Parts: sequence; structure tokens; C-alpha cells
Amino acid sequence: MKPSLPQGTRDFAAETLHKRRFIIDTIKETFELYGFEPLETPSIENLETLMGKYGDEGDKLIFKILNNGLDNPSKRENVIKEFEHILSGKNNKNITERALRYDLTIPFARFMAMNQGKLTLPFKRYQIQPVWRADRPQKGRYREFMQCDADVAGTYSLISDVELAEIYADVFGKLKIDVEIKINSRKILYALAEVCDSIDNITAITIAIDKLDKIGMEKVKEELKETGLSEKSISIIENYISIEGSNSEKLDKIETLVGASETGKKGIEELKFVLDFLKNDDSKRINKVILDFTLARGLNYYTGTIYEVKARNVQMGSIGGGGRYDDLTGLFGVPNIPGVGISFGLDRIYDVMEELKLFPEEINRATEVLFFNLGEKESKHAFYLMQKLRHQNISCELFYENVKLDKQFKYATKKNISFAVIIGSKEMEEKNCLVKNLGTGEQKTIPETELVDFFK
RNA sequence: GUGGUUGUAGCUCAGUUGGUUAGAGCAUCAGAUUGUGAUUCUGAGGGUCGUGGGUUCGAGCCCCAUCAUCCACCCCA
Repeated sequence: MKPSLPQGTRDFAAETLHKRRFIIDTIKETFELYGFEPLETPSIENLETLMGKYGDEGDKLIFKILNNGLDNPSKRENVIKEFEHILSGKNNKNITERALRYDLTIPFARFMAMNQGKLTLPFKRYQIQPVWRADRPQKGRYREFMQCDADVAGTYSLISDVELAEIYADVFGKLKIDVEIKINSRKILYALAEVCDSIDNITAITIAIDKLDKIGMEKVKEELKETGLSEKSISIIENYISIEGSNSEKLDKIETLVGASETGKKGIEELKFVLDFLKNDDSKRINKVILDFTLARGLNYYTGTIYEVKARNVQMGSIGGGGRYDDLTGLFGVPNIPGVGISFGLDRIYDVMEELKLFPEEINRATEVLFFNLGEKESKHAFYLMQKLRHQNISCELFYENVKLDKQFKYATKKNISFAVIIGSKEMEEKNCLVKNLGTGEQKTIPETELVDFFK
């Protein structure tokens, strides 16, 4: 049989993994700097936990797992009957009751609901794990990919919203990715629908608005028309979309449009609070938070601020997203635990950094020193010296075979090893070793007693 | 889920209107060179042309199906 991978999945070799780890470490460090604690949940959840949380499209993209034991003859008739439900598009516990995790937010909400009372609120957790979506793969889209989430649960304080925006700015600053951190509020979108007298169509409106920069104003209007909005509503939405200027100018303009709505007023207040707080952080950074009323986001559990991050100078969908949800655990029978969270898309961040060549050179240097093998006695001696270095936390390797130096050099070059230590019979006799810098080609002989200090 | 693209050696790719034994560069291995590489020279190995059918005297090339890739739509990280 020919080995192959399922569609949309990948193996990661050392070079890729070093780079991925570089990103993950940066994110993890930043999360911990802000007081978040780690959490891991299972790869599989009960299908019931996930269904209905991501919208109709989302439900279709959940990987469902076939139950075991369906071939049991005694269940045969029942299984065939239940399978009819599947064929008509309904899920059925008797056929599939488990599914692969689709994101990290819903499992987190499930965890909160299951552990309420045990956790001190507000609870700040971060989670870095793969998720799966049965999407067709394309640029920046995989069927298995890594999400890095940070969520604050149990507080309405908008300071937590501010902090998450700061985390975005910090992480992408550290990674040297030039990004736009877009912010909006679901409340404002809701108010817009209210003003248009089309609350039932809020999803269609937001989806259409969200496409603005992709399809342009005319197409957006067409789409709105098709969903049955009145001319008047469409012109309100056109005004809404056309709002431009600085963040504070935009806030002034939105006030006249949706300020009459209670929800709209609240949304404006909240955005003002967050943006004002961010303005007080005068640290010089390339990444700024930009108010964008066309930002919508599909996930329907968001209720307040919403975020999305896009990299500049590169063609790639969003590399991060998040927002506030006032009652996520309510879905699991535990009301009144609000939360706010953000997610980093590791795989897309990787693709962006690769395309913009943002990974540091030295990232693939795992082994520092290679000890050459020049014979039985020599290699034994070299091994003894090497262990001394290893115990001082200097990563080393001894070439396993006594082959031509040429080969040993090539191995070192391939693995991007910085130094070679060559110990032959002459060096052994004189209790010396020859250290060669493989980058510069410089080499010198030093007493073996000084070897550890040389690398420390 | 819908539409398009590509699939030939480990990698990047040639391969004429269908015609004998399918090529190149890089990489690998061996030797020139038994203590100095990333830059020399010589030679060697490596392919059921994605897979399965079909058309044909004859298919890497044409047709159908299927799998995978990349891309777009839907949606999203």
C-alpha cells in the first residue's frame, strides 16, 4: 500500500517545527505575562456539545466520528433505520455521538460549565491545541490547524477586552508582523439592524457587510436587496459602510446613525472605553487598533466587542479573531458567566512569516557543537569531553562513524551546526582539541580543560 | 458542498501531431583524496509517468472515473 495523508493534513519536519515553536513560544510567553493559565481539553467532544454553536455552515464543517459497533448484527435493523435520519441531514446519536473539536472556545465554555464553583472567577485560561474543520483546503486553510486562544471568563470589565487587544499588539510586535487589529461591536451591528427594521436579517446583513473590501459596495447592495431589504434600509447601510476617518471621527459619525438605539448607545460607550484605554498606552508600537464598522465575524455567540487581525502586505485571510460573549456557558445550563477571548491562527501566522521572510536566521540551530569521529580511541575520548559540555547545557553531537572528514563537515553544514571539535591522535597526546567555527572557517587549538569555558 | 488547475526520479522540472530502451539539473552513493566542508573532476544507483479502467497495431501524451495538490466561491484561523 502506498502511504498518504488525509486531505488537508500535513507532517511537520524539524525545520518547520522549529519555526512553529518559535511562534508558539512567543504567544505562550505573552499569555503568561498577562496572567493566563494553561488548559487542554480532549480532541474529541460529544457531538451534542458542538452542534448548533457555529451556525448552519459551521455544523456542516464539523468532523463527525462514526460510532463503533455498528456492525453488530443484533443492532442491524435499528442502525439502518437510524441511518435514514443521517441521509436527510439530521444527526443521530446512534450513528455518531462524538466529533473532532472545531474550535477552542466552545470546549472552554463546556469546561467552565462543568467546573463552575471550583474555579475562582474571573478565570483566565489559554489553550494551544489543534482543531479540525471539514473545509476544502486552499491558501491559508487546512483541515487540521492550530489555534492559540486566551479567554477571560467571569467578568464584564472591559479592561479584559483592552488587555486582549494589547496581547495582539504585543505578540505581532514581537513577531515583527505588521498588522491591522480591527475592532467593532456586535451591539453596533445589532443597532444597525434595528434602525433598518430588520433584526431578523441581522446575520445576512452582517455577512454582506463583512464582504465589503472583497466584493465592493455595489455587490454588497445587491446581496442586501436579495435578502429582501427595503431601499431605505439599504441606503442606511450604505451610509454606515461609508463611515471613514480616525477612530474618534468614526465614533462621532456612528452616533448620529445608531445612537438613538439603546443597544447602539451601549456599543458606542463600550468601544469608546476600550479605545480610550488603549490610547493611554503610549508605548511605541507598529500595530494599532483600528475601528472598523464593517467587521462582522460569523460566529453567532459574540455579543460585544469583536476583533479581527489582518497582516499587511500579504494576501491572507485573518490571522486572528475573537470577541466578547455574554452568555456562552448559558448554552450548557450555567447562566451569567460572561467572557471575552481571542484566537491566534498559528498556521496562517506561519505562512505569513514565511512569505515575508520574518523568521530569524538562527532559528534552525539545534545542535551547537559537532565532535568529529576520528577513530575508536579518539571518539571515546571525544565522547567523554562531549558529555561535559552537555552537562553544562551546551547541545552537542558526536559523529557516530569514523568516515571521511568531508562527510562529517557536510553533516554539520546541513544541520546548521556552529562549531566542530576535532580530536585526533595528535590532539589526544597533547591533551588539546581543535575547535573550528564553521561559519567563519576560523580554527584554533585549545587545551581540552578550557573547552567548556570556550562554549559557556 | 460548487467550479477550475496540476500530478513524470528524493526535489525542481523537460518530454514535439500518439511511435523503438522516458531525459536534465540539484540531491544521494562510490572513487580521485586515510586530518579540513559549504566552491573541483569521474562514475553509479534510482521511475509500474498519482491510481483504476477505456480508445488504439501502439498511450507519459487522447477519453472516463478516482485520489491527491494548488486556487477561487461558500464560510473561516
